[in-house]
Amino acid sequence: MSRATERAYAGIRSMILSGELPAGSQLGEEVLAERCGVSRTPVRDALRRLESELMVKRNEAQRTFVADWSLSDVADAFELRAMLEGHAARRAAERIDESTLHRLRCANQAILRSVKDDLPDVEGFLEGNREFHAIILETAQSRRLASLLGTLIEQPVIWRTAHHYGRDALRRSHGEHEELLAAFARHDGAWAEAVMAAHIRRAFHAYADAHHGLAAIDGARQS
Amino acid sequence: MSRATERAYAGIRSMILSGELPAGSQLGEEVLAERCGVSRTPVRDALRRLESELMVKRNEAQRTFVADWSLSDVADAFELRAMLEGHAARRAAERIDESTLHRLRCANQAILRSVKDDLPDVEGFLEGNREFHAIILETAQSRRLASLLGTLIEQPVIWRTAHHYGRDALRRSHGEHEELLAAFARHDGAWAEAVMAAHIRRAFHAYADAHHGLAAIDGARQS
DNA sequence: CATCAAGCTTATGTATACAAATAGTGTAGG
DNA sequence: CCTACACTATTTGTATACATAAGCTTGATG
Repeated sequence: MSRATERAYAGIRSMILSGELPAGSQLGEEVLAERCGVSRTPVRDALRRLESELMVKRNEAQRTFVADWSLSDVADAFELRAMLEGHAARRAAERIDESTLHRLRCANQAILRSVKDDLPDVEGFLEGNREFHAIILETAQSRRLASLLGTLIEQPVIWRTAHHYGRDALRRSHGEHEELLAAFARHDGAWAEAVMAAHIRRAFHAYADAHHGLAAIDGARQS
Repeated sequence: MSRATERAYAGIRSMILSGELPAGSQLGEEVLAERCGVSRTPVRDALRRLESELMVKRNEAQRTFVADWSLSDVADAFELRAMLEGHAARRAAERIDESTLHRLRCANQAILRSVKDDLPDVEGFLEGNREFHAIILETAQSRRLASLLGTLIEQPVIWRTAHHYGRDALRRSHGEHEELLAAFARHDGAWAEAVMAAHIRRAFHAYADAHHGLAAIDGARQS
């Protein structure tokens, strides 16, 4: 993505994430263009992308608004991500070679370094985690799968979950990655898929606990 | 989508499908704009959409080209579609009510009318089929799932498969829909998911047989 | 007083001109 | 003759002006 479009995308995105643009508020192209210091053209491109990522939604008259994320929406996203990343893990386990396995081990060791202190380095964890999952997706060798997952894992609400993890939860995440590595080393696709699905479902419940309390979860699961 | 953008999208799409723009050929915005009778702006929008649908691809320098569909790409798309539509069928079975069930039965009866003659009405079959699957997706009640599947089922290469079906294959497709209806009537999500996955995997093999002959299939499955 | 319509305001869609970047080509130097 | 560099031509990115459509306000009429 080119300079102005990137700037508009990052700007709008951060305005949404920081709460500066609250859920449901209308996004006028002109206003956003001025606030981002670019013209409407790159703003339109950025909004198209944010729309495909479901960060914003459009009404029937083509007006755009900040999307509101109910718990069931988040549950939805995690459920799909568990299915698709599980599938990716299966394909990766069936295709992985020694050098890729080594890269994954290195990535997970970097994660371990981020969480071994009493005060964990959450940003470092996120970066390592992102790389770990990216390597798996790349190894799965499916452009379409990568394309579909791309719109899901870019959801900030999903990644920011880690900020609410405790040190133990971060270490458990590292441990689950170790189990994934074992499945990869044995080229056991079914094992890898199951571990990955469990890994992501655990992440959802960590999110739900942190954001909505235990009471709300069962309600969302039924909806 | 508005008038000019729609026109550009439909125009480029049909040029690709008809073979007028062969796989791998470069798509200059200016040329397309002239051929579609619109300016570059809506052409750019259309290309963005076609890119997200993987109908065209961009190189590192932002040049766009008609995507080339290898058999393994198609296998990929069908595999993901089997997984996601299977999931949709499961969710639909758990949520469906009587009136929606009735709508599905009507849609499948329309399909039956299209295929009961010796010379089947393929366009009518396609329309009924599209409606049948759309109702299921709607009943699954997951905006994200609908969004993900949207980019897959719009793939023309997938739908045009039916043009190569014989009368028997079209009737078998109708029969598989009937089995899905039985699973829906009993709210058996696992059954519905299995039937849908089988339904779509059969469709892939019908495609592969028609386009590449039996010999090529095993090769693609391994890649 | 309510309701509908007309025009006015605001937002998005489209076209076009210009800027920036990239690939292709030709020439000069080794 | 091959390579490397520079220039040109082509293509995409960005800004802006104008067109169109949707919503809102205001005023007139039943």
